[in-house]
Amino acid sequence: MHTYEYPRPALTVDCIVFGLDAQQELKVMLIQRDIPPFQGQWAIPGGFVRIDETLEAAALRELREETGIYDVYLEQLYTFGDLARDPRDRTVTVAYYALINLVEQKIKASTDARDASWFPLSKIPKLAFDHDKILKTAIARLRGKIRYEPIGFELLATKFTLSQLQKLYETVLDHPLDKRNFRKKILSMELLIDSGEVEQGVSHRAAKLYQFDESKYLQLKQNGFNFEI
Amino acid sequence: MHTYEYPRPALTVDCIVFGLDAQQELKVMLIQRDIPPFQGQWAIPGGFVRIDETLEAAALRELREETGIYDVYLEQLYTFGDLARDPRDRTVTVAYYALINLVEQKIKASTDARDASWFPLSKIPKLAFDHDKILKTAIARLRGKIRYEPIGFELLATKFTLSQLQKLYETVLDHPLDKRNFRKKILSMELLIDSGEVEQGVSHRAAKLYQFDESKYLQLKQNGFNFEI
DNA sequence: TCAAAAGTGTTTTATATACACCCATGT
DNA sequence: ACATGGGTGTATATAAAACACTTTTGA
Repeated sequence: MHTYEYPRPALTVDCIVFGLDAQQELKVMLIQRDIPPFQGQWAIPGGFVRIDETLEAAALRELREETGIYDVYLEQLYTFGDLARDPRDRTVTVAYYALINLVEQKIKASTDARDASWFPLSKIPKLAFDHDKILKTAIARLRGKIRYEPIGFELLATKFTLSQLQKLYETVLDHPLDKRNFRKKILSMELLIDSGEVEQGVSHRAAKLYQFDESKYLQLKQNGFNFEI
Repeated sequence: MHTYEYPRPALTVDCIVFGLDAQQELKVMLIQRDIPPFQGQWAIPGGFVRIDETLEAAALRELREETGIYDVYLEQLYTFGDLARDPRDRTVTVAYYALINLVEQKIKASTDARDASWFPLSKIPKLAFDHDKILKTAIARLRGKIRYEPIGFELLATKFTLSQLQKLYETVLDHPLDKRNFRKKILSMELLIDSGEVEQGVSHRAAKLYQFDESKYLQLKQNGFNFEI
């Protein structure tokens, strides 16, 4: 490692925000760019990493500034450094992805005079920069990870029904699951706490509400337990 | 995203190089630093990302310059951006890891007046910067990934015995495996080609040499096949 | 002939899959 | 009473785990 000064690439963070809405639909937050390049096109939220903040702090700050999101599951995804990904300047971006529940966390629809909105995964427009590639990477990560880490619960409300959990897995994995087998498997892990409550305002038999027992999971994990659906 | 110019963090790449030697021992390449900071301490190879090269190109260039390694399996690991990881300057590093076979690829023992050598995983000295943390992350990744992607073959010679393959898995996963069950499982995937040859120069029954059928694997993978040990 | 590792099958156990009906609730 | 999703168990098939002896080769 040398101390000789080369010109430095610009360094940004970008964040794919996945949100699950009241209809159990999985969406991604996009922001319409109001300045060139890619003016008018949709992009994922992000911005420059400041000299005195960590990467994760930068991602959290951008999320807060651009979307009003603060308490959120956040994980580093991948770092993208192709030469032409930003036409203005050589820019390397550290991409993160975030998972939130859209019912419990009310998000600003629009911020800082920018148009921010939620797009279902099936209706994503062409994105600015290499953000298509970043989104594709994030979807692949979510799909892979939800099967062996309990990150799905980050998308659900604190209390959820087994059907909601199953539907989430079906959406993310993109294939149907057998109801009885799914319940058998998830309940046999003994990581769900029966809250004693049931869902409200449905015109049929109300389902039990469960909570994920995170502290029990962390304990089991230390002893070599592997969450797996 | 703004065009206003903030001061930029320095951007480097660092690379954990795992190598498997003739004794089937897993080792990591370290370089002794000849300048401050951390002068005299061991570190993983790395250096600055140039303005006109991609991250992967930078990692490959550093590997070539510092260790003479060129044809190598390389994968991005994680990006580390803690504020104090380099005492001179704010430096963000994109870490990669590489897998090579030390018998087939002869590596310079020492380069550029630097002292480079191979350390068994059990005898790693205290490393410069946050390189301990990077190494720990790389080991965890290797351990996790070898179970569901056929990356172990990158560490073995082109032709290898089933015992060598098993021993590699035992080393990386750090627990013993049953010989008959291991063979049954790996052979049932039908991804190993019997080369017709046997190992040479052993003072006992010579084992068959196999090759990994990568093109068949890539085909199967496209059709949804999952490699798993 | 001895030492050292290669090679080989079967039984048992655990896990995954397939599958259909009654229940509770609100309209 | 009807429509809607909630909730439940068993039988079968598949995969994982446990386990020990014979074979080959060079020294």
